[in-house]
Formats: sequence, C-alpha cells, structure tokens
Amino acid sequence: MPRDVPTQTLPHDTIENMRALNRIVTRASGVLNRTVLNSDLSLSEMRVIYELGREDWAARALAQQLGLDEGYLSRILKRFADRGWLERRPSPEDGRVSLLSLTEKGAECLEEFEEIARSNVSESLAALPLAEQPALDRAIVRLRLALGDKTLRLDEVIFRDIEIGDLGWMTQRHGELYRIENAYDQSFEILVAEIIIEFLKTRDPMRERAIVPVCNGLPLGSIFCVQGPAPETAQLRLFGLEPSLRGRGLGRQMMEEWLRFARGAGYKQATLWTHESHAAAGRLYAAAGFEITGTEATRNFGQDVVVQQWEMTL
Amino acid sequence: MPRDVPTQTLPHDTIENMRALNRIVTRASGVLNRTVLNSDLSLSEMRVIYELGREDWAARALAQQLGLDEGYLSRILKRFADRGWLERRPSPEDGRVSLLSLTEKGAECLEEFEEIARSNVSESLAALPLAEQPALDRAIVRLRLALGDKTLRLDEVIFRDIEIGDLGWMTQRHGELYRIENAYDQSFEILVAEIIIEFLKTRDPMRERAIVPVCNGLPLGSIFCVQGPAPETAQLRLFGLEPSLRGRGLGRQMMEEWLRFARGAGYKQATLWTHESHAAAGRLYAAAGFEITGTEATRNFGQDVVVQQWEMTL
DNA sequence: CAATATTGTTGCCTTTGGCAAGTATATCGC
DNA sequence: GCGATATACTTGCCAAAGGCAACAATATTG
Repeated sequence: MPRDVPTQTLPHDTIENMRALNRIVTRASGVLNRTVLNSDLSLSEMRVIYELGREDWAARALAQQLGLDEGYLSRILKRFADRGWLERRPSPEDGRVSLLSLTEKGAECLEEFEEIARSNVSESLAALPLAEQPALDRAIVRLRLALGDKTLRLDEVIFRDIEIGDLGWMTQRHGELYRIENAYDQSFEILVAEIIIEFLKTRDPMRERAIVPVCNGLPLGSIFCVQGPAPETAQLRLFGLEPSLRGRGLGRQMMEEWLRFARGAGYKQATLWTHESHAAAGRLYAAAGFEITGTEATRNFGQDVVVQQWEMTL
Repeated sequence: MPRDVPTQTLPHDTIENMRALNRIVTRASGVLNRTVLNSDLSLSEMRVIYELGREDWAARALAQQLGLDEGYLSRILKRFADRGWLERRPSPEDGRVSLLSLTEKGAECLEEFEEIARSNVSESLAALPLAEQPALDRAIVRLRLALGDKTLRLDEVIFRDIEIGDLGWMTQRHGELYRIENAYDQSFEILVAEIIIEFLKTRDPMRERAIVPVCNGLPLGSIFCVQGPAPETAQLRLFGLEPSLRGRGLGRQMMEEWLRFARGAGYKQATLWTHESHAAAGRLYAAAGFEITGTEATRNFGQDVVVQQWEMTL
C-alpha cells in the first residue's frame, strides 16, 4: 500500500459524510449478517461464488482478488465441489494450477442468490419516489467513480445528444468548476445557460449538435458544434469534462466525435475561443489540428484572462 | 419487518448499480477485515464502542440496535470494562439494568479509532480532484436520504440564498421532475433558466430573494420571492422540493420563510401562478392563506394544463 | 406471595478464518 | 540433467467470532 502518497487534505465534513454512508450502506446491504439472508452461505462464500460467476479463476488469483486466506479458500472450494457447483480443469500450461468454473448447477444457485440480493436492495430503496431515481443513479455512479470502481468501464461510455435536464447540469457544472478552478463569478454560469438556451431555440439539428458522454446515466462532460461567424465555419463551444476523468483519453474521443460531426455536416473550417489558463484543453485542440490565431488580454467573469482564438481547416 | 409493503418495481439497472456500490463501499471501508486496521478490535467491537460514544445505552437495547447476540455483547462489554473503557451504573428505575457509558479513557481510545477510520476514508478518496468534492458530497447525501439514513436530520436543514451552481441545478431538477411527473417538454426547462437569469441580473437583494433549503451541501428545493405586477405585490415563483422530502413539513417551513421575507421587505399583497395538477403545492398555498382568484385552461410545455392564479394579503 | 416475564451472564458449541507445515509441480543455475 | 528454489495449492492445527440455551437476579402481575 502506498503509505507515503502525499495525503490530500479532504475536509472533515466530506470524510464524516462518507463514513456515515459507509455505515448506512453496510447495514442496508446486510454485510454484517454472518450468513447471507435465506442462503446458508457465509459472506466469504457468497463473494467467492459471485466472483466465479463473472469469470473463471485460478485459486491463488481469486484469493488475492477477494483478500481471502488461501487455505480457507481451498476449503470453500472443496465444499462447492462437493455440492456439485464447481468444476476444476487442470491448467494446460501449469500442472499445479486448476482452472475453476461454476457448473450449470452452480450458476443456477448463484442466480437464486442474486435474485435475493436484488430484492434486498429493492426493499432498502422502497421508499424512493420514482421521480428521484435518475438522480439516485447519477449519485451512485459518481460515487463509484470517486471510489475507483474498476467494474465501471470507461469504454462503455456512450455519446448522446442533449436531453431535458442537460441545460441545467451543464450550467451547474460549468459554473461550479470554473468557480473552483478559475474563481469566475456567477456571470459565467449565466453566460453558459444563455449559450445553451440560444442553441436549443435556434439550432438546425443537421448542422449543430451537442455531444454528451454518459456513463451509466451520469453525464461526464459536453462538447458543442454550432455554426460560426461564416456558414462554412464550425464553432466548438462548451467543451468540458469532469475533473476526475481528465487525462484518460475521453477528451480525445469527444474531440474525434466532434470532428466527425463537423466534417459530416459539411463545414470546411473550424474555430473556437478559449482562455489561456486551460492548458490541458489547449493540448487537445492542438492535437486535433487547431492552431492559435490570436490572443487578447481582457477582463471577464471577475478575473483577468487571456482569450485565445484557435482555428483549423477541416 | 413489513414484508407485504407493495413492492415498487425499481428498474434492474438501478438495482445492479446499487449492488455495485455496495460491493465497492464494502471493500473500500474495510468491513471485511476481521480486525479493523491498526486496532485490535473486531468489527463488532468497533461498532459497539462507536455506538457507546454517541450515547449511553442499556445492554439489551444496544444489542438490538446493532443486531448482536446478547451473550456475545455481554462478553464484549466485559472486555471493555476490563480495559477500563466502560462504566456501568445501575439504573435507578430497574435493578436488572446497567447503564453503559464510556469512561474518559474509553472516549480517548474511540477518538483514536475514529482518526484511523477517517484517514482510511481519506485514502480511499485520495485520487479525487478537489474540484469534484462538492458534487461528491451531494451524491453522498442523496444516497443517505434515499437509504433512509436516520442520522441525517431534517431539522438540520439550513436556508441560504442563491449561489453559483444553483441556476444550473434548479434548472435541471425543475426540467427533469416536470418531465417525469407532468411530461413537460424542454421548453419548460428553458423557461426556468430564463426566469432565474432574469432574477440574477435585475434583482434588488432587499426586495427579492431566493430561499434554498440545504442539507449537508445538497440543495433540496427552492422558493423565490420577486416583485410582482405592482410594487406592493410579492410574487412567489419556482417553488420546488425533492420528491422524497415532500410531506415532511419542509415545504411548510419554506413557505413560512418566504412569508417572513415578503412581509419584511414591505410587500402588502402576494400572488402566484401554478398549475392545477400540483395538488400538494396547492394545499400548502391554501394553508399559508392564498386563495384561488382565477383559472384558465391553456396549452403549455407540450401539455394541456389548467393555470391557476392565487392571491393573498400579507 | 407465587407465577411469569425481563435483563443480563455464563457455559457450551459450531463456524470462521488465520498460520504454518506439507505436497506437487515449475523454473533456474550450474 | 539435476539439485535448489519458487510457486500453487492442500491440510492440520488453532484462536477468535458468535449463536444458543440454561441460569441468576430483579420486575411485574394476578
């Protein structure tokens, strides 16, 4: 464990908030129950069978994945084999290793347990109004991202067009992030809303598009293609990405998607305005083929900023 | 356990999403570790000392609260007493009962463990950019609300004025909730944003105010007081509350806060427009003293609606 | 006051799961 | 090719976790 990572100071409130969540989730999910409801499996056994249902494993790798003692795991596996849930094939490459997989019977049992687990979750959320469900889903995904959940795959991000609610969260996130990162005042948030409203009211869907990357219901950013000063010029606007996802290739994908749309819509040139302080975005623009064609120092949103214009031929 | 509550059908995706969160939180919080890191306490012992740190308990009530076997708890308590962490006072009302409380030494140990737990949480969130923290906090609170966390007290809701980001989320939630509950189209979301922008750009803070109830960083709704058609008339606008919090008295509190502000700002009358379908809001308006002074059937936001005007003397 | 219920404790037991020694195979150095 | 070492499991042994039921002490009820 990297103990001497420079410990970022997370505020006390956030930590206590997270601990309260730990407690409530732990209780709600019945982790504390020795034997998981209605099955006669211990929590560890449950985790083993769940993991085996996802993919085949070698015993040692599985023990490490789950943080179990190898001896203990060996006994669990023996019990599973005795019940006819587990198949062991000798590894073709290594005579010491057995490849573990569930039998059909094992998979059926797992499915039963899964059904029970789902109904437990459903019960613990029973009081939730349907109208609040999308917001709950987004909250869950945000937490999974923050906790580094590796089962949440970025290659499953989809790109969709703008929907109801997007005007709102785009405005919020732009306003909030630029306040934190650049100390912009509220006039920036207002400007973002006005740009999107104008877009929604006037756009020709064949020529103008908002591209929104979404992971399991949580929007992760935005990039807009609108008609620029001349009819043959596409303008790139409102490029943004959640901070925790920056530097992972998603921004580049968004840019590629943008170029594809702009070229398909028949634009010949492209332009955008940004601020010098957005160095990471600038690198993406440069990589896509944009070049700086002008800069101007000015005062905007309560800050001194250097505005850059970038242009490229499509 | 209420087993025969009408089980609301929560979509499969939401359930799987929640289960994934269970797994990741369980792992991140180290619930699976037999002995909690750096202390020689078991998870159960940890929960006991934590609970005793919050308040005093009788043994039986504590066992029920934590779902522990009474015999096992008795032994845990004995160990605590042996270490000088626990004080037992005989109950004045019942000779069988001992009241349990932590000694000063016990409280000190608890504080040490708490510190360790906090640093664990901090580590598991170490990769999170600071800019994303407010959104994470909101996501956590939303989950705690959804899971019915009783340590999240509604009487700790504070009322604040509008801030950066509020234009955005108010727009989003209004747009999204009215889409789900009333099938309104995107023009409603746009209208909400325009109203708030107008408010932000022109308001006189002494005469106009947005009141936002907030619980641990998560905004729960909104209510606006703006100048109406006449200078002496206050207009109530953009009244909204998260669905899961309706019917719990918070709407009434918001209304009281609104009346206090409107009267303090010197208005003599009040007016508001709403739609007939918002029956719950209508009851709140009526309870506050508003009366319907006109209705009109029209078409708005893609739906047939009946617009109501309400008025009252302040 | 006897009968019954409740609170907390103790004895007894099974299961969980950690640790280390043991077995079988693989790899490495010579 | 062969001994030495490393790796992948397995097994024996044990301590701790924790469930269950019998028990003592006090309360409540008829």
